[in-house]
Amino acid sequence: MDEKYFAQKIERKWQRLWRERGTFEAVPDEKKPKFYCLEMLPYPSGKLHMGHVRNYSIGDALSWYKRLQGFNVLHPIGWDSFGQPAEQAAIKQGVNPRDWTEENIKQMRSQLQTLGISYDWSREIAAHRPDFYKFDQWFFLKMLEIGLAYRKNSEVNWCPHCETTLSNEQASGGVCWRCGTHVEKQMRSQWFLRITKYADELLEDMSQIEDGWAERVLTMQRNWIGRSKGAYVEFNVQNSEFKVKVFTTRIDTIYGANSIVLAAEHPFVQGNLDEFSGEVQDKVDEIIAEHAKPKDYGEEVEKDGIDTAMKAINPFSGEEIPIWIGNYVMMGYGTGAVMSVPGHDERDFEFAKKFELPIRQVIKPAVDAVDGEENAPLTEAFSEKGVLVNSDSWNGKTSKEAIALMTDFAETNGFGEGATTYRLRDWGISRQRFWGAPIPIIYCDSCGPVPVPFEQLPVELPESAPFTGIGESPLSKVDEFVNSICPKCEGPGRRETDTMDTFVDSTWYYFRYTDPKNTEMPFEPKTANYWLPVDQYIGGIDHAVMHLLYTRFWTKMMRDIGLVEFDEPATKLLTQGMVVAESFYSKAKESYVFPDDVVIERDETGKVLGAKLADGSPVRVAVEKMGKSKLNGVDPNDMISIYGADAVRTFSMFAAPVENELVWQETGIDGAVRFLQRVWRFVYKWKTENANWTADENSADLSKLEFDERAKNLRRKTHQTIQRITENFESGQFNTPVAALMELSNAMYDLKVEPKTATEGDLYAVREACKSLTLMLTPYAPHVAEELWEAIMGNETGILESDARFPVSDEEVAKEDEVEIAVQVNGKLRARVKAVAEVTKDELEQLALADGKIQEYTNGKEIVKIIVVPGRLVNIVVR
RNA sequence: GCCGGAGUGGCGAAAUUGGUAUACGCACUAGACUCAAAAUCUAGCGGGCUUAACGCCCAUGUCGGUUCGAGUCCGACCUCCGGCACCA
Repeated sequence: MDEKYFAQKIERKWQRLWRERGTFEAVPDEKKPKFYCLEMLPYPSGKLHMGHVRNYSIGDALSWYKRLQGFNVLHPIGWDSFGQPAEQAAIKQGVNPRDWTEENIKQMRSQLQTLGISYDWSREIAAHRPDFYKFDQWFFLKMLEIGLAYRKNSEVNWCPHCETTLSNEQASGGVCWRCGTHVEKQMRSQWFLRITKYADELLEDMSQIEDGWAERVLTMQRNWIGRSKGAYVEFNVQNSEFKVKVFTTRIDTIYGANSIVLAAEHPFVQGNLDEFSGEVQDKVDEIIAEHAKPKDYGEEVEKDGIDTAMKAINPFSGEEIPIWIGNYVMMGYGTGAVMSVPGHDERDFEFAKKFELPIRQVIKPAVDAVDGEENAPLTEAFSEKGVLVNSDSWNGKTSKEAIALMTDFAETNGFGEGATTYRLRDWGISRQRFWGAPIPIIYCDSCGPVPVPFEQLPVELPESAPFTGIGESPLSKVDEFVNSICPKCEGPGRRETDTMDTFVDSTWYYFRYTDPKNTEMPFEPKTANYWLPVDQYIGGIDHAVMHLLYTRFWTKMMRDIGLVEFDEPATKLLTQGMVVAESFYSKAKESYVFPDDVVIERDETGKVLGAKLADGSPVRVAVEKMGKSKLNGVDPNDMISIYGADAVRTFSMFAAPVENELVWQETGIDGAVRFLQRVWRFVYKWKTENANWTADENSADLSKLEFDERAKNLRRKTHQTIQRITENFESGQFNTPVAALMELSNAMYDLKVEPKTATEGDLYAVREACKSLTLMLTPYAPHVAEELWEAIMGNETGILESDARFPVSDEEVAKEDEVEIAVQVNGKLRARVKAVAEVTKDELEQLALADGKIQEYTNGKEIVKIIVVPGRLVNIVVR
């Protein structure tokens, strides 16, 4: 052990030793409880950013903690290495995407190793390698077999910037998830995965994970799936054999329907265009054009529509009502047709007002309205449930009863049925890209689309392709790839040139970690069932819907084909907050400026008054996502080489709870460095100045040791700290343990015993504190911890090889023998009294009443009651 | 609009789940050491009042409520963040 803490030196040393010893390689072991700790796999951009550092620091802390608790921990890493940036690099720089990707992986791997994350590198995987994507294709063929994969010509989301189709999830909010461009609609034939088959299960199985997943994630998924229960009702069209089917969640309001409103894209409209007037045809065109236009978020569009002059018959009342076309009815939801009930739906109300259509009240509030109000014209839609009025024989029924009875009635009479609709759509996975897993299909003129036989997998990507950035996917221009033989008739065939959405790779990559070298199967079910489900998954909230929904679906699919035995892939999910930093914008220069060029002005309390440039011009300070253009990005490599990986990791865990946004401030990290140095100096001093330092403490008889007050206090603090930190880790709190460790190290300094003159008791207490502190520090700063461990124990065994365990607190030692009790009068703190820990309630009461200060407040007053909370406080209520 | 989450010092944040609010760290101030600086150590650090040692009052977004006692529970409101959205 050196006198000075030199981070880089010991970090390199332990990273080498861990690698040589295979310290983190995981082997299934039925005798040990398993723990699968997983962080979302990175895209190999070539550069680690602070978000990665935070993500992996959290996972690593938990992995170390669990290892020290005796768990068999699997902590793997891999690369989400298919995707757009590699293809962009090919287009712009003329490099081969494969070489570009491999080079990036190499760089990022070395950066991760510099950070000292305890991965089992022997299980590393990469999505772009044929041994991995072979099984993307394998899964696709399986799903084709059981009807979960299918091809369909339909309107799909198209990102004009990325020039590819997108799934609904990736086009959420009408913009491309990757570049933010407004998506367009395009007719295209593409492959879909039938995720909708699992819609109900995806909702209902949330009960299995609701304890471990953040509520907001489940809410987002629930909203996204968007299940609503209601009924289909068919309206006959007058003088026509057509029927119009509507979906409604409020069949109880059907007597209030004043019209049927159709989407402009509705087949009934499109099929009867010729029969409509020119005016109607123009309106239809206008609405369709308007729908295709990009809309701003939150933008309200004015209701518009037109009467088709056709009539529909209300199957309940027999009433004849007009059929309209309305811009507010969407073809993509329900049936693309609604019954308009202006009295009880806000949108219908607005529509009816605009076109002066009749508004009828058919539901009244369950609690009787004020006299006369029932017949007064509605000034707004009453969209709550209530009691039916103006509805023939249904009058007087509650909405709830009526919904059930009227649905039955419609069913019995053949003009409707109960139904559930979803917002969720099947997952379109075709992408017009080169750098992805080829979809294993061959198109044959006589046999149609034919799946590639399993034995012929993988369908490998060609070495290269012409990357021009224009026209169709580069794959379609590689003749050797495209030209093929039909597996069925052996005639000429053309390969599918679309590749799979890269989200396919990330749906199941972490199953592959359990058996990464398997060439026959994606993984051995037995092995996967040992390690999975994931015990803790850690990643960004941005994947709340896309990745996390897909992977839940995939798990259920794998269960159904017999690969796994559980329903949900991860029992706990932690969504970490973003790492952000202060950015500085100069109005005078109309650009962001480097933090180093900014002078911060403060008052004497340290409050920031403002920021200026050297020339005095003001600078706006904001906390924003890190980015190149904002000049506020922080390079983890720089941080590590300045402060060391341990300090960077400790600070990133200490500065904020993991779910919160983390504001990266370089001054903050100094605190972490100081803390590590303090611990280091303490151990160094004792090790070098106390001759008995590394003697085996087991040879000392604990019962014969004498501890004076100071040593006792230190031991108490040590054991209390163990208690606190264990509780924190168990509840997923990672910032407060660092604070607790700092407190413990402060207590060690407070001992003020010189190593040279220490008694045996002192030495024991100090060694106990040092050992405990070191082991509890391991999850945050494993390199320093290993080095300290070596110094404390006096040998060269690593922490895990030494069979060390996370310290366990001794309750007897942790217990305070004297407690401070707060004494309140009428709930206000008036005094503090000291008492032995075992003090009884009565004694406490007497003690409190005897206090001079308290007597001042109670003199001459009547004591109403006294509340005693053992070990905490006494509250005297006086009048 | 609907759903979810959050508001605590100059800042990041703690608070055993209803029991001494502001732990720990950053920043700041003063002192020690030093020729000096850095580093380190020591002390102070929510606001106001006070006769300044003792002590009092007010403070966890706002206003109410429950309770002996509320940052924590309940009701209403304000603000911010996130998600979804003519979803029928």
